[in-house]
Amino acid sequence: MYITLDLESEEPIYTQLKYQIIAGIAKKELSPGEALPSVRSLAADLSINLHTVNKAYQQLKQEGFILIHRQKGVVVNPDGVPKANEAYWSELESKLHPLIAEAVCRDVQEKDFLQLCSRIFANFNMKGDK
Amino acid sequence: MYITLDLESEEPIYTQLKYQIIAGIAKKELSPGEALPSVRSLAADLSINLHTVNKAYQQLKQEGFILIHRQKGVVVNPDGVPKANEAYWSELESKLHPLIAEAVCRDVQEKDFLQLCSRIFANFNMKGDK
DNA sequence: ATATCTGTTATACTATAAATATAACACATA
DNA sequence: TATGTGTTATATTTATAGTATAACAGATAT
Repeated sequence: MYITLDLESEEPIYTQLKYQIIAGIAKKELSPGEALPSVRSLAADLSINLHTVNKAYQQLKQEGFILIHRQKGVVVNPDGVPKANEAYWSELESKLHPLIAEAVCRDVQEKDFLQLCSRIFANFNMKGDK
Repeated sequence: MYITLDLESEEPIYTQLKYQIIAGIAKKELSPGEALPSVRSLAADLSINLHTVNKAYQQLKQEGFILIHRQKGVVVNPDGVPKANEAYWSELESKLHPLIAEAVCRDVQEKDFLQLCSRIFANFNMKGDK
């Protein structure tokens, strides 16, 4: 499970970190119950501050991706990530809305947009990976 | 063409404004060549600062949605919005990636994800609207 | 017992972005 | 000549991101 950060990006570091862990779970590189590095060791590995890692972990916990035991450490949620609910779908829609508005303006065909989505889905679902 | 802002949102005002104009173009509520309000009048209408409107306009100009004539004013790009190019597709993919990663984690089926996209597309393409 | 490792909490500081408030400028036009 | 364009320039306030230290409580291995 490699993590790469772009310190030049406008995307906050803790957000990049959050997403990469989510992507790791999606790709099954991280399994339910699997331990994640401590805030200190991960911060040291990435040469960033402990609090930046902690912020990412706190939000991942808040959203149900991980569990944090005060003394044991951090693990991927053993019960799996909570299934999509109404609030999730509503949020997803509001995130897709601007993307699709711009696509329509740029004359992107629905078919091509959906194809791109399918390709990204396929990328996450291929199980025979490294 | 109504514009509504949520001043409580974490989404910056200029970003909300940008998107609503893009959505207006996508829905054909704004036509190529159509004039947009001046920075001062729109700012006054929305009870926000002139510079906030200007920031949104500058970015919309940068991305090809509108043209700004120094003394005439602001108009929707008469030649239409520039078509999708390689850079656009690459950016779109990087915006979809995190959304689909989370969807996969939450056990969202590809079919359901694509259906939501289709529904949003349909919303922009219905021409008989108000 | 003692040292070490967890996450957690608390301050303090710097840097940057968002938003506002004024003011002035150059240019066109009524 | 006055007014309306966008533009530029400062300055200020507020919030967020990120870093730097330090300390605490609880578990664990030595």
